[in-house]
Amino acid sequence: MVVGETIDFAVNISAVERETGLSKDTLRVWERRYGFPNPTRDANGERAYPADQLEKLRLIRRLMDLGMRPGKIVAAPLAELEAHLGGAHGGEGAGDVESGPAQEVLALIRAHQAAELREYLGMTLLRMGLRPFVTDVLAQLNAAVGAAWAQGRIAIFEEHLYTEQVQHLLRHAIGSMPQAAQRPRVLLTTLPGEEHQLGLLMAHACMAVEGVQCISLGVQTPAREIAQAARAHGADVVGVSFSTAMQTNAALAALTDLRRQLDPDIALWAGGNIWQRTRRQVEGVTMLVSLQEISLALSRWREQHRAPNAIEHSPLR
Amino acid sequence: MVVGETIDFAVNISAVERETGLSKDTLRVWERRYGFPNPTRDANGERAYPADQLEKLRLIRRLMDLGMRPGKIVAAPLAELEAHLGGAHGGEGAGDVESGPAQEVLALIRAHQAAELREYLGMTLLRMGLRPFVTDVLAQLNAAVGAAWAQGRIAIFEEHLYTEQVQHLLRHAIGSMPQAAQRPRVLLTTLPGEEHQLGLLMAHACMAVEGVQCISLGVQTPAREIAQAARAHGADVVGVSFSTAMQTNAALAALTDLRRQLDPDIALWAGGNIWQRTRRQVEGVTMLVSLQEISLALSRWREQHRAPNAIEHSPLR
DNA sequence: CAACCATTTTGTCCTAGACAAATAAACGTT
DNA sequence: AACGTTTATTTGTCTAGGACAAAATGGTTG
Repeated sequence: MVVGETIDFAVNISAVERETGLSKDTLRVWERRYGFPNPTRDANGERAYPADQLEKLRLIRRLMDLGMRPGKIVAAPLAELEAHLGGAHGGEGAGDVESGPAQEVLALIRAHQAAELREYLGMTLLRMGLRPFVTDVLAQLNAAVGAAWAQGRIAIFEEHLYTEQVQHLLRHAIGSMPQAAQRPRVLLTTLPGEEHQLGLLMAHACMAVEGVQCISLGVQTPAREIAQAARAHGADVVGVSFSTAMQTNAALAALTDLRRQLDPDIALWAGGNIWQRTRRQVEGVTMLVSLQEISLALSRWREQHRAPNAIEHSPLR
Repeated sequence: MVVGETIDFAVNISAVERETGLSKDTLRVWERRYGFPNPTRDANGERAYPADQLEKLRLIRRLMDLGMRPGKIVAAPLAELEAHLGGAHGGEGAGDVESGPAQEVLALIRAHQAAELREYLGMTLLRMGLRPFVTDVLAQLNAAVGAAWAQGRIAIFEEHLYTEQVQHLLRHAIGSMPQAAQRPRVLLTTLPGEEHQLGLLMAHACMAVEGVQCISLGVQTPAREIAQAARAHGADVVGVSFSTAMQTNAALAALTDLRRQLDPDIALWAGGNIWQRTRRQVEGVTMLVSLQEISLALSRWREQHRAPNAIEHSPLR
């Protein structure tokens, strides 16, 4: 209320890349092809993107994450895009995401009740049990919070607060479980460029309740390091997670590269609802769109690795 | 062992960017200026980097993190670079960081004993108590692990494993403490570009044991959002942490910006051993080089805010 | 309805020059 | 000898418009 009011600050291209996740090359080629963005130039002749264009780019990015194509939306007027977003929750499976817990949690977030939010989440976790809490409640909450953020109904710092509380809760829950000894042994991490931890923690929780030995390396491990780590830890499976913040192309390229470097007998599972956006597959990679698929993939793996082991062992005894 | 033996695979420029963290522009300009890297070209005329050049680039990157400059090392032969690395542990302040716990922990890390590492750390924490564990043991361990990584004595994935275990431990400890109700109320986060969480968690732990109300927003909160969050949560102090991975200038610029946007009556504390590198100060920002200084800063704050409160209250009763 | 082929869309890569910010070196002052 | 200021060098990022391969779309045929 005092000073320092932000009056239409213009930012350079690398800031836009950082904020929107659109590469510099893409931003330049859109300007050439569609006439948008249309940045002014600073004293040095370099692009300076005004705040409103950055905002529109964020919106475009959000719509592309929902499956729209640049040619249709980049040149379109702002009002049209906002209309798209309003009716964007696709006709089918969406339903009413902001029902029950989501509504309550969003209210707590908006009221900045950190302690109460944590308590509410913790109680729900205890009541439901870890697995349904993660696969049903958290999955739905994340979608609701993400949507609310994209539509500007909650601020970034409010989203951060939510994420932080959930992280604390999940880590606490995971840490309280005894270290499992069953196979498979799974190495969890994300590839460079993917800095979101939440998906990883949720996968960790889902696997831990199934008695899987999980080893997490946190975020942004280079492909070669993952391959080395998998060898060093004798992992059966490597699990990497992707958030919607990541570009689909970049994710696929990174996955292909990782698959090439990884020992062929180690399975590679890639999770995240990023795969809703494309039908493309990478050979030798199991793509898991939802958390439920984790237990399917697990039982499939155990099925495949049960028989050979039994055969190997019994005749030798 | 079947097929796909990795025989000198050549990778494209975006893979090199992903693996080394060197931007495409930088890779191209090095080629022009120093003659290295010197990638072959594929059928399409695009750069294809052989495995050995990628390896040398990784080494160069490590040396640059130790403070060397591209002009001196990019064109140098491989043998010379490896020699640099051997004698890189600076002559003075180093001392014997690898004593006691550090030695033991490094051994566990190198042996990939995740469970044992966690147990060892957990036991040490219980034996010493949270505060000395964080301010003494962890601080020393971080330095030792950082040094070992820079010298190539442990791999990136091993460093990741260590960080992950410590994070789990700290979050568990913090989550187990009752929510304090005392002043000050502190908002903790990092600024964009600083993605390391560990320093933040250590500060959180140190403050929590002193009965401070801590609210953490996780990493990379934009300055404007921090200012909003501080207002929304009625914070008395904003704490941001910086790791040595961050450029000193970028850190100072970001801090100045944050101070400008923050309400003047909210204190701003900036922690991290990054401040060892410079003597420059930012007006209105308290710089904390070590974790010990946190309790000093706290008692100073409480001292300053005790008297006015007491005076205000007593005459009215 | 599925599988194929042609067409359009789209992201990434290319070259080579330019410049400002960061850093080191040189110099003068206390 | 330690510190502050100016000058020189180093270094990363930006720009332009062209090119092309891979992906998605639309149409046609079995």
